[in-house]
Amino acid sequence: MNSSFNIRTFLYNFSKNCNKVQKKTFLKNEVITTYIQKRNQLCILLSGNADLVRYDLNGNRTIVEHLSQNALFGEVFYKVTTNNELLVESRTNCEVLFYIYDDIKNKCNKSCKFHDSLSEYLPELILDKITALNTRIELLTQRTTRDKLLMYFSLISTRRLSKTFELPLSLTDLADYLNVDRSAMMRELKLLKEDKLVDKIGNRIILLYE
Amino acid sequence: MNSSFNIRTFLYNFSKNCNKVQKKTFLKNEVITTYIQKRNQLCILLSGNADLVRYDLNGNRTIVEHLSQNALFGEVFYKVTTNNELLVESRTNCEVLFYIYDDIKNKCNKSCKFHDSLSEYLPELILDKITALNTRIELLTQRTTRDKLLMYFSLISTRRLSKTFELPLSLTDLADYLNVDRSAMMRELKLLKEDKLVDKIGNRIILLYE
DNA sequence: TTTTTTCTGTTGCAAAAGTCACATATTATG
DNA sequence: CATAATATGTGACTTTTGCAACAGAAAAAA
Repeated sequence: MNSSFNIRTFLYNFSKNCNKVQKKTFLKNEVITTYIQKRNQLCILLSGNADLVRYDLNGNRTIVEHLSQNALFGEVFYKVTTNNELLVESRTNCEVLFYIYDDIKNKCNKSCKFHDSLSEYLPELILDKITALNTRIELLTQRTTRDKLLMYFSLISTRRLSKTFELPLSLTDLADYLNVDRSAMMRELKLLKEDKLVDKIGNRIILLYE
Repeated sequence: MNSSFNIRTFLYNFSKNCNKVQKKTFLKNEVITTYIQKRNQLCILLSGNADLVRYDLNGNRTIVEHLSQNALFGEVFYKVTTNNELLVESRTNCEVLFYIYDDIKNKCNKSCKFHDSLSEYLPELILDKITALNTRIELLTQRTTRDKLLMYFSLISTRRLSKTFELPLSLTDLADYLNVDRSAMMRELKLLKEDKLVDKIGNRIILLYE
């Protein structure tokens, strides 16, 4: 990931030159931001992992999006239409850049290197984001829990170039991510093992088909 | 929607000046494009309505995204990872601009008005797209068919500023869009009527709550 | 280290959703 | 206009999923 490393470095260095941008750091399991209508915040995750999480009125938790290095988030991307709470929570230590979206159009001054490098890299970052959202939709539109699990495993497997890999999420979080009941997911996982399609040793998944 | 009208007009007029862009028109129910890995096509729907549709190996159809005026689509936004077929199908007559994404960075010439107006409007169009995708995810992460229906109705109702509105989709398409079985959805719709939460007269939905 | 908290794995039962099959209505099309 | 094709509406039945509850394992905190 050379290019993504560069993006981080550029934005990180140049953010010091721009007085409209704030950099903050977070420890594991902190609230990075809460989505607020009309504020129009745009954030970049410079390092670490975080989740965009929704809590509905019944207390159900959904992991709307899993965010990793260079991911974009903030309410610029999300019209808050319901009463649900939307939070971004850090999963590891994180570095985050914050600012308000209007600033992108109205540059802070003519020669702000931060804004220059941002406009250079934003298209790339945004395409990555859209691709991630489409992948998420493809996962969610699988009809059954079994299909969701198989597709999720297949995605990770492709990403790691291996039929064997560690799960990057706890099983509880995975259920929230796939939008299924945890115990129903556990049951389906057991059936997948019984059908010899998947094996699971501790945190490690082994795909047995093909 | 003044600004969206302007976007269309600008892109439409300037597209004639740029030899890297193709404009095509389609009748109702034609295939506008098929997603092909690595081609990196980017398309803009100048007018009309279309659906991005996925057919899986079992023949299940999913409406991945509903596209209306100024919507962006094409495989730039979508890493084709599975064997599923992805098609964009016109629902009404459509005008569409096509080109290959590399062209955006490598302008066709220094003073191409099309590329100028595209880079001006692209951020806005892209934010709209991301918002649409997030809305879709919010719909899909509703736990039950009833919740999906209520949320869908509420979205349309907000958009139309009215508790009464015509369904913009056939019920068959709506089921594919909400990713539920059609007859199960019909059953839930009947229950919603019985519970006096929603009424339905022909194609017209009336929200009865609040 | 001990205690507390969270995560994993499992069950029986209830509720929801999918399947199939068919009748009727509506819309296209020759 | 007649006919074909597609969409809507419904019911009986099966499968899948969600819920609640609990025990043991693992991880975090004291």
